[in-house]
Amino acid sequence: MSNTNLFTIGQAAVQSGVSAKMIRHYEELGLVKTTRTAAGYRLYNPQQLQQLAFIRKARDLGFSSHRIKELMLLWQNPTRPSREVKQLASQHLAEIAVKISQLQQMQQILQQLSDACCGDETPDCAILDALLQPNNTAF
Amino acid sequence: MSNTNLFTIGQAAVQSGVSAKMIRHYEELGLVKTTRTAAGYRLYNPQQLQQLAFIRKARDLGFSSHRIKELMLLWQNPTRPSREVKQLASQHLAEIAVKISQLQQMQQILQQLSDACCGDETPDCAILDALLQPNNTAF
DNA sequence: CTAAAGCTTGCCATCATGGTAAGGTCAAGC
DNA sequence: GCTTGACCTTACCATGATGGCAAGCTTTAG
Repeated sequence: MSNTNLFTIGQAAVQSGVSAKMIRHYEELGLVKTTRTAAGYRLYNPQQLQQLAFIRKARDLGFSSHRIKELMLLWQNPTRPSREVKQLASQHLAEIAVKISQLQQMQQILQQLSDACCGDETPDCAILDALLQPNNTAF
Repeated sequence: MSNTNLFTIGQAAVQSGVSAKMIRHYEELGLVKTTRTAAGYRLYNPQQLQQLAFIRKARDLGFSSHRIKELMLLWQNPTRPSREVKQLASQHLAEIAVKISQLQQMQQILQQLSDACCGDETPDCAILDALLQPNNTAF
């Protein structure tokens, strides 16, 4: 336990930037395995810490747990074609682009409505008016 | 029941564009009340249909159920200051802006990595390399 | 009258994340 | 050696928006 190369889940959490809660969650999803002490405590070696850090970075890029798992499998596979990694990235990039444009749509419409609302003490409001319009075509 | 002004939940769903499931959900959250037949079937009058359509449009603009509820309260309040409506919109716009910029951050970084990955049959991959870098500062 | 379509409630699932509770373990100090 | 506090374990609940399914009741069309 005083092995300087093995860390408890709390230490691993600090080092990797992934909460202990999420480490257990990723383990359940099959992303990171771990060894246990006789008492059942999880222990992480440097390689597993690296896996956690990998997860952390992929998560920061918005990858889903599922895609992170696929990325890790490719990473572990020395004969991977980088084409497959790039393809995962492309799929994720496509999803990001969709989300961004949906948000920009909302932003644009709502900004227009907000600009048209005088925002004073009177009850007249262009925003509410728009939400009441029976035009189905979503603005 | 054949009253042309009253609609069952299925009909209300079609007319408002909100699924029956979600109509019940919004009812549970206190957004839309309804009358019931003796047998317990929900019935919607034109005013309630309008509320559902309102919800639908607000949802399309990305408002959370909670904010939609606030919007509806303001709508129902004839002495509302439009300032309050505009404020809700502004808060939502701010959240949208945050989400957009987070996504753009991810997009930018990931696009760079993707561009740097040759994406061929060799295992070398700039994306995996980046996920393995021990730099904490998130790219 | 019967069958189909539609309604009811309740429970489960997603996805990422956090909280809490009840209980076991380990390390440090007396 | 025993107590205490910090840390670990599992299991369950919650979020928010949405869908699915199942068992059972109602209405409607034929």
